[in-house]
Formats: sequence, structure tokens, C-alpha cells
Amino acid sequence: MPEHLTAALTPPRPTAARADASGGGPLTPLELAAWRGFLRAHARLTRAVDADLQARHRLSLSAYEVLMLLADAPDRRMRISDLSSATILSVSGVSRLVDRLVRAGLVAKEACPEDARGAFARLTDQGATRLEAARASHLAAVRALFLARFGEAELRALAEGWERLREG
Amino acid sequence: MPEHLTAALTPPRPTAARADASGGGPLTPLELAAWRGFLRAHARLTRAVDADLQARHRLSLSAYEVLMLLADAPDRRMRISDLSSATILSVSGVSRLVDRLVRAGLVAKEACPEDARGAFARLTDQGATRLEAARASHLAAVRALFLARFGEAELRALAEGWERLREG
DNA sequence: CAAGATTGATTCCTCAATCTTG
DNA sequence: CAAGATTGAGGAATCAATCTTG
Repeated sequence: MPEHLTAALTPPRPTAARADASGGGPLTPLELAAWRGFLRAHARLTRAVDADLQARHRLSLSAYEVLMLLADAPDRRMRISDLSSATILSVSGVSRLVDRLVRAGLVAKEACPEDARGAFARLTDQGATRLEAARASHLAAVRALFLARFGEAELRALAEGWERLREG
Repeated sequence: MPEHLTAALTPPRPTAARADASGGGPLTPLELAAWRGFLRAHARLTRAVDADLQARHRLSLSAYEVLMLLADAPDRRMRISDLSSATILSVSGVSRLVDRLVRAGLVAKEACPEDARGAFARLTDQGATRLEAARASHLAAVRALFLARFGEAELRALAEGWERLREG
């Protein structure tokens, strides 16, 4: 860590400067810690979780999410665009991911009877098996690296905070 | 939004199930909201902030962060590996990003006198100007989309939470 | 040999264009 | 024409290999 940066990383002390902190003025140390911390925490966490999932089960976090959504869906199938809304991926991103999952045998594509434009992605038995194999260790990793670091009240505050961000 | 998912997105009600919630058992609704909310909030937020920065100033969020670090560094310069530790990028990621910034004229590379293996990236005057032009609107965006949604106590809790994650 | 940096290969994702169907 | 899905082109990031210097 470069020496000139360590000062910026000491825990911010309580400040009364928040009144200044509007518009485009420089971020207060507290604002910086909240924002950069968010970016860094996300990067560290997703890397660690993804690497774990990849090493143990040859699945990316996105692939896991899609398989999980399919497993929970009626008939174990969902349409591409619905998968897109339920994840953080674009429609074309889902299309390509589903392609890869089909090639891996974890998902099969089916035509959509009542709308011939649509396409279903359906979880195969092999996909269900792989998901089942991955689920416990993945959830344990998410708990160990993230959830377990917070108390229940904090988790509620987090969940509520994400919701508040979504509304704006 | 697929109908079968809406139930999972209603705000989690207080639950006493946290005692179960260890190991690899399924996530409680609260845990799910905290974890998925984190992933989704990050995706939405960084996309919005990045798009804004890109549209107004032709800068990616990573580029902004690097320029910012350089502006705050002594002699406006840092070494590639130090930039890597100070950001969420790998060494090769920084190397390629700095390349792009050099091509854009925002950064210049300099040899390192006391260690000929090293390379400095130095902010050019043009880079400083571009950064100055971008700073206010970028910080306003970060405030509007993220910081302003939380009170000061919440920001402190967030900053402290990220710190706690880092320690594990 | 170890450390700093670069580069080739690859992966994953996005946008825009396209095709098909409602 | 609008909506669902796919595909071509391109961007940005990573790992592993390599080169140079300590």
C-alpha cells in the first residue's frame, strides 16, 4: 500500500461536515469510506465467491443464479427475457449464458407453445444434480464471507437500504 | 417480472429462523434480500454511474479512479503495482488501462529512477483538466444515486460494515 | 530466483443490427 | 410496428507466460 494513501484509510472520525456535502464538492472521509468501501467490498466478495464456485463446481456465479431461478420456477423453466429481469444480465447476456449451459448439458431449450417468439430454458436433470451439489458449499461461502459478518438487525438494515436505492 | 418470483421480493418479515441459518441450508428470505440486494444494487449503481461518466466525460469509472489517485499522489504519479493495490484491478488490468489513458493523453509513463523494473504513471495537465471537469458531476451522481439515500448514521454503519468484511 | 510490468489468449458481457412472430 | 431472441463486433478484464532487472 503506497504510504501516501494509508492516511485516507484510517477509520473516518465523526465529522460535522455533512452540511457541506452536497452538490459536487469533494467527498467527506465518511462518504468516501461508504462509497469506495462498497465498490471494494463487492469486488472482493464476488471474486472470492465466484472463485470458490468455479473451483469446486465449475460454475460461475451468474450460472448458479440462473440454475437456481430455473430450479425454483414452475416446470423448472423460464423464458430468456424473464431470466434477464430476474438477474443483473442483459437479454443477450442471458442468451449467451444459456447457450453455454446448454452446451454443458445443464439446461435445455424448448419452444414456447403460446408465443412462438419466446424460448424456454429448462433445467435438465443433470443441471438439477449439479446445482444440488453446488448449493450447500456455495451458500456456506456466502454466509462465511458476507452474511455471518452482520447481525440480524444489520441484515435487515442492509436489505432495507438496497430497497431504498432501487426506488430512486 | 415473472409472477412466481414476486413473492420472494416482498420485504422479509421478522423471522426467528436465523438459528437454522448456518452451514449450507437454504437462505432465509432476509439473507436472500441482503445478499441478492447487494449484488443487484451494485450492478444498478455502477452501471448508472459509469454510464453518466461515460456520456458526459468519456471516462470509465475505473479510469476516473486511477486519475483521482494520481491527482492525489505526490508528484501526481504512482507505480503500476501501487495503482493495482489501490483499486479493484489486477496488475495487468491497470497496465492496460494506463495504456488507454496514455493513448488518450491523460497520463504519461515515466521510468523509475531507483528501480528500473518499475514504471510510473503520471497525470498530465490534460488529464488533470479532464479530471477536474468530471469531478463535480461525478460526485453529484454518486451522491444522488447512493450517498444521499442514507443518513449519516447509516453511512457510518456502512463504512464500518465494509471494514468488517475486509478483516475476515 | 523474486518482483515489476507487459502481452497473448481467452472469457464474459454489452450494444446494435437482424430475424421472426404477434 | 413492437416484442422476444440471437448474433456480429468490440470492450474490458483476467490468468499465465514472458521479459527485464534486483
